[in-house]
Amino acid sequence: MKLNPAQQEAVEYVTGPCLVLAGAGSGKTRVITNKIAHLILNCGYNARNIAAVTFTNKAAREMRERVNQTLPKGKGRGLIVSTFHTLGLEIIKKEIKTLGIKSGFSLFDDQDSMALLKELTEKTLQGDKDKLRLLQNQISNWKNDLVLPEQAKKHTTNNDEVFLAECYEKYNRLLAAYNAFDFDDLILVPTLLLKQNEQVRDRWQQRIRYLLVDEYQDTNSSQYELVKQIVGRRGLFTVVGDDDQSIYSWRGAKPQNLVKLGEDFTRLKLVKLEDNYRSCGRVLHAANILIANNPHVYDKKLKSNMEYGEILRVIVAKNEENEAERVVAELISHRFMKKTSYKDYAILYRGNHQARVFEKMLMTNRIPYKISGGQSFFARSEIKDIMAYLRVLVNPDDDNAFLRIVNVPRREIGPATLEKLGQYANMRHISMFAASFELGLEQQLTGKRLVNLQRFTRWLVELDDQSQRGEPLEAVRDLIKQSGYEEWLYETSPSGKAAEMRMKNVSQLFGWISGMLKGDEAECIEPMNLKEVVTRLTLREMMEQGNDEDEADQVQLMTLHASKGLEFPYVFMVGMEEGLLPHQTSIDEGSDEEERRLAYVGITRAQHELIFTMAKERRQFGELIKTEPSRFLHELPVDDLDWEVTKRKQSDEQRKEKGKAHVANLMSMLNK
DNA sequence: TTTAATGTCCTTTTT
DNA sequence: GGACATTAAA
Repeated sequence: MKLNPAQQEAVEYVTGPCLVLAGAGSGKTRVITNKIAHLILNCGYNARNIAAVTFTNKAAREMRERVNQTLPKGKGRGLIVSTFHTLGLEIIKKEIKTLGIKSGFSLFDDQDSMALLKELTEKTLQGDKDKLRLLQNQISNWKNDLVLPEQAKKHTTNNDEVFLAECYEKYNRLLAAYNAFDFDDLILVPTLLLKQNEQVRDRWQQRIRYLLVDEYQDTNSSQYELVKQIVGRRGLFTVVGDDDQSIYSWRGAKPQNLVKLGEDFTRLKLVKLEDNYRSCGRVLHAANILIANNPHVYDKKLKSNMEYGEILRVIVAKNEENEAERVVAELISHRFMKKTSYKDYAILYRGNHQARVFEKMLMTNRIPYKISGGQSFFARSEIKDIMAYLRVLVNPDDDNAFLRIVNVPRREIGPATLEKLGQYANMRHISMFAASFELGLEQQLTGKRLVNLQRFTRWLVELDDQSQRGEPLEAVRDLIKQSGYEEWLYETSPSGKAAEMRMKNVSQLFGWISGMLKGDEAECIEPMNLKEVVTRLTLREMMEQGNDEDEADQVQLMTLHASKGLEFPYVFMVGMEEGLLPHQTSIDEGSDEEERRLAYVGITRAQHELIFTMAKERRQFGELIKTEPSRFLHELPVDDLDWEVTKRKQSDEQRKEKGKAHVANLMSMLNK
């Protein structure tokens, strides 16, 4: 397919800063990939001097794939396609000497950093969840705004702020002591480095001569600053964004960066993409009407290139279970009649917890499904355990990881022993691991306790030796085997089945590690060392390696946030209720604009048909709550909606039975 | 020191 | 209703 004039214009303007305002489904990824190809094939750029940056790993992966399709083989070698965070990680790794950091640092995810904060505020906040979240949020905001602890302390106006700033300072010091970074550091540290160190800045400006940024409306202040540092005065870059799809302001994204760009780069070229190639007219009409309720900086209206399409249905179910039942029944009969595949359907919801009911219903109907977005895999305790082992192996100073696994499985190293060890380590200003080898420790710990502890740390040293000797894979295998983790799982899990599942997860993790250590020549994936593997896994990159179910025929379940950038022929938007879709917290705060954009994102995912569902009552922490239809449903054009409301309870029951019979009937037909 | 029972929070959204 | 933590008992 040829590019339309606007897309063509966006691709061919390469002599200065360029902002592409790309509505949903207007082919922005096409513009980016074609522009990369244009730069390489027609403008004399070397691929290794171009970087394309996205926000999610999924998007980065997809973009790389599409670039490889567009480009002749081998021409894409050296091209950087990554997330902001991975780019930051690359910069840190390359500049590790300049930064004066030991190699093999740990990466703390949200849970790790929360655990750290909990620890250092034990006496003051005593585990107050609300306050802890506030603190974590504030620290994250500071980091996103490039504010260091010293500056944060200077600008305090009251005691609360002083407290927060002090925690921030302590938190950072603790991170440094563990030789660790958190996610925000991956942007903050490189940005400050580039800003302050001219040599480093030159080096990276030489390396990255043309920068492309996807989903620009999602950048926060430090990310924007990183962009500015990289493009420098040359200002050769393209950013693509859509203020109507800004749904991440809660994590510091500043859609105003779109406006700021015009102020900072006066030569900025603006290209609007308004032709939509994804959705039918009715879907776009609904989306346009809905989003018109929000204020706008740039006016933009999506135009469809397809027929008007089916009416948008609203299914009002009795409760959550019934909602899931109706969706699944609808899906089965629709698939049967239209001869479609499971993967053509997506179920989109506001919060991850909503997935559960649908998962159950799909499972009982033997429908293949895939839940994406939910970081459930890396949140599993067995995975966190193994990851902690690996982190200690790679960075023994990581006391947090050390504490997690020192007694998992049981090694008779109890709290009392660890307390003594911790005190000693603190006194000597060394890590607990290092402290376990010190002679002076013998005064604190008696025979058996010391033996148990040292047996463990010596074992770790052995494994590290093995890994250093060039047998990292064997070391990891031995680690899992010799720790007795599998046996421990079977002892402690509620059932043998559960233990089996958990061990399967461990094996899968091991499989990924093995793949990453070896690399993959066909896929142009370089072999990594163990340190790198561990940091990459914490960034949850390359997870999908080895289980290429890209083409698997599965119904897609995900949050509205996770659906951004994707498209599906048939979409169910479930839980369209006040308090859920405009989320209660946003109602309380009196601003529903971002929630409306979220609804807009969901609607514009649909290509052919879109069905909204809601439950009239919903269980919320054990209590039944009556619900109201989402305000967004009322904002949609009446003529395009078809409400299916069950009026009487009786008919509702009948409908349910009928639905069940229908499903059974269809299933038997399918099985023939 | 480990297990079982009771109690408490909770539900945004993600790198 | 369910994950997770703290408490009570063995």
